[in-house]
Amino acid sequence: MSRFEPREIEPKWQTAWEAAGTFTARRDETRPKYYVLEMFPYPSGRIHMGHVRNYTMGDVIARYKSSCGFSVLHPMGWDAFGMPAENAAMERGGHPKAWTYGNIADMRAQMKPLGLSIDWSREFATCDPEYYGQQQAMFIDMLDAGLVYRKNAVVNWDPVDMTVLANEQVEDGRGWRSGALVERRELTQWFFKISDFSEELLEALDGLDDWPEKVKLMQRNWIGKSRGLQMAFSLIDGPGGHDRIEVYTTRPDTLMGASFVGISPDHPLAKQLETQDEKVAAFCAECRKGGTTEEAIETAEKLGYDTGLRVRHPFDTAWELPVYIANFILMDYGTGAIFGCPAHDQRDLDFARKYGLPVTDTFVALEGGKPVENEAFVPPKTEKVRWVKGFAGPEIQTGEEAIDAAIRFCEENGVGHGVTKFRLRDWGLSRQRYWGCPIPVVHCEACGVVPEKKENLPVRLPDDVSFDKPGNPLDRHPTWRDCACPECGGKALRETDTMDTFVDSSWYYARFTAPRAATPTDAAEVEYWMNVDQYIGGIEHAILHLLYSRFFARAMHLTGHLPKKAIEPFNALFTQGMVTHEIYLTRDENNRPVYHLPEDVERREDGVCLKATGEKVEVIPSAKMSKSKKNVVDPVNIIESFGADTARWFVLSDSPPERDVEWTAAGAEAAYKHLARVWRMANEIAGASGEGEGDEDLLRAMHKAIHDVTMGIESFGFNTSVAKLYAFTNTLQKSKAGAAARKQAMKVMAQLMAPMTPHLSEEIWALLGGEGLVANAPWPKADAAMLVEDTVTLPIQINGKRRSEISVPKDMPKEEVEKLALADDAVVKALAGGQPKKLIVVPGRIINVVI
RNA sequence: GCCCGCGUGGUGGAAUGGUAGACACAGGGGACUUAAAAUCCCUAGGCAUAGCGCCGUGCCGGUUCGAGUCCGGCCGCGGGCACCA
Repeated sequence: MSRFEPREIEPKWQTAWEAAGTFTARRDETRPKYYVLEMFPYPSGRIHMGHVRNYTMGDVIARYKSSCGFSVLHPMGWDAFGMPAENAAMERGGHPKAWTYGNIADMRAQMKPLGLSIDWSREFATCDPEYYGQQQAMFIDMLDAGLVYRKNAVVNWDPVDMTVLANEQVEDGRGWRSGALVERRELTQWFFKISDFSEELLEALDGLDDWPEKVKLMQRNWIGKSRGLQMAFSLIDGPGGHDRIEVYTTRPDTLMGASFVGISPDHPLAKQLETQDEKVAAFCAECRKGGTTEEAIETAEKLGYDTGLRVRHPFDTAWELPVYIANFILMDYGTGAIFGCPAHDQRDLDFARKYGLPVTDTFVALEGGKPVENEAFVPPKTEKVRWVKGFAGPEIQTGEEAIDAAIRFCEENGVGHGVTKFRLRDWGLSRQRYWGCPIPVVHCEACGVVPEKKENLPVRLPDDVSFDKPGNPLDRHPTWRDCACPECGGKALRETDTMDTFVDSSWYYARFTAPRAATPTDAAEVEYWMNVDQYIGGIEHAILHLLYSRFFARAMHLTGHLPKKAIEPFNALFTQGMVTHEIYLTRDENNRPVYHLPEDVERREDGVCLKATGEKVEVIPSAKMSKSKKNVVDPVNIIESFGADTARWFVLSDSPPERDVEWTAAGAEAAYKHLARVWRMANEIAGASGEGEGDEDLLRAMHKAIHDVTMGIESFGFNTSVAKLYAFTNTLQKSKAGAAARKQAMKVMAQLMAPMTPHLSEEIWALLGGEGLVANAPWPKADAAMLVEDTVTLPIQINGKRRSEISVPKDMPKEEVEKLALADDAVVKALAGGQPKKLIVVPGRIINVVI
């Protein structure tokens, strides 16, 4: 018998699949379709274990569904625009295009040996002009449909490099290259009107039954529907025609506890004061320092500036409140102005204590209610509390009831009106960068902003650009901007903003259904293939990518590019965990960590050492694989030494798919050993002959395995499927059954393993004389009659603790079971002649005797 | 700071509210071998132990005949926070 040689069998079967066109997706109206999609990768140049895990999971589903008779679409492409290509060009010279396409070629070459059942004929990259040209066509349609507009918005501005920075490029409030303090600056930007769909995107979440609850919850909170009161405080002696401040509050019930009014530094009133008062200007400038992220704003020290202006309380004209400019109030949300009620909001309380403002309780706990000191009293809105400064509704009511009553009261008395607001902001898609999809509009002095004619698409990126200076190369290109106005034919300039890469990834799933179509989509193809039946990707995309895709599908429907049924493009979503690894480090003379690759390290009896020098290394618990920590395992090395099936088997085993999996060398070796064992077993069984004992038992185990493995795959419990396959292997190995039964069992084993270890399975299938390719064989069905056990073992608990067990026929009536249980030695002893207080018999499960 | 998850032996993990630790890794013991590798078999949560037993799913409390699972509070770790993809 020869050895298990993945290096020989894997390329052999990959060639066979390719020759047979096994994975080419075919639109076959006579069969049900199944569309499996994994989030496509950014072409960094190297695949990593996270990719292997992600794509293997999708591959298991794709191969399994194919065996179940579905016409499967399982495509692959590249999310190819983005900053890293420009960074590479800046750091190492070269061109983003060459870098990106080079990386794609490298990664494709690394992925192919995995033996994924991908229809490579549909491959595309988002930086292909054929793709982004169609995206530009849709942009124009959406512009016509009123789904796109321009407005001012803030960006991170690096005042030294004179360029816009991504949030990632801001470190501790400073530009990553210049080190300059970043400022928030306003620019005119393009926006998608996603906020028009706030209600719709929120409500439609309820229909996404096969999405994880946590993702739906995150999206709900992100959209952030709230009902509140919009009202005005009248301003005393306001400057420049400002006679009122509109505020929005979700807690109008606390209006009697108000102690100040706060406005955003970007509020029109603040801007007015800025022009009149140097101190205000200095304060507002201070507020604009730092990055634009919500995190930066929320964690910054809360600062306020007393404008000296006063407003009147709407219920008492003698009651005046100070007006502060505060750095934590966002102009984007609500009206850009609030009233602060320190007793019931921690941030307002901190602010009030800092600036010596009054703290007035409006409600207290029903029992033991104490006045607020340094901790705001913020009970759940569903909890009943006692109002000590209420103005609407009964003295004792919940926050919810009080809010409703307050809104009603205010409306009746002409103080504001109830409004519904959403946290979701419009999607700013402008990027002041080169390596992205050009926004296909031109700026004409006569006609203004005009969309490019569709026949002139794609608006291509110019190749002759340089990255020696910061900023957008499109801006400083000598000729690219020059064009003729599509309307008047006069001289015009192209828009130099490109699109956010989230636009690229918001419709690629639709393009895969007809990747070469001359229009963005093909009606017949999207009708057949949409929706994506199973989408798989990282939890880090739970909000933005998935929400944008849901919006984009709706926008594509409104512009005629997708059918109504596809407005929720992903029927089922699965979010997989990361691949992690231990981190190895030594210390340099300054005690700074020096990281080491796993392959440079070995385990010895006395600990973990460097292979080269024997120096001891510190081992830090597993973390996400990252280049900087050097805790990376290159899939290419694993495939070369153990084969793709081993890598696939390992990433599926042990950890549940939604959780992180820790890569260990020992685990990979164990996976290889197991596959080699299965291979040897298949060879032995292929040569076996004659009768044996226990055929029935083996076939029962086989049907159990079919049932369990199938359930595992159906429920994304690949690790439990793998465990069942281990168990079935153990059973088969120990079985003394006859050759025919063992051959049958082994063939089923090959089929059950085929989605996970397709190459080995083909080899075994062929060895045992299976017909055709196992990839084309129908999925085995478990015989229900073979799954039924005749007797069951019932544990007996006494007061909830397991003390004994009895074996009874499966269908024994409850009364009989009770009698047997009461006759059990342990029970008799525990009862000591007395009667049980309670006797619980759960048929087929458990008996509990309460004494 | 805000939103969302996760936490079970030495390790990865299993477990429709019903026998906690399936399956595997590392470990221990044995078989085979001149020897090693490979392979095969046995063992294995902790404490105590001849045995009976007691404790145990991050911590504290609750619901239940029964809680890893449900509820409340804490601690720790991870993801997201709108220009990383």
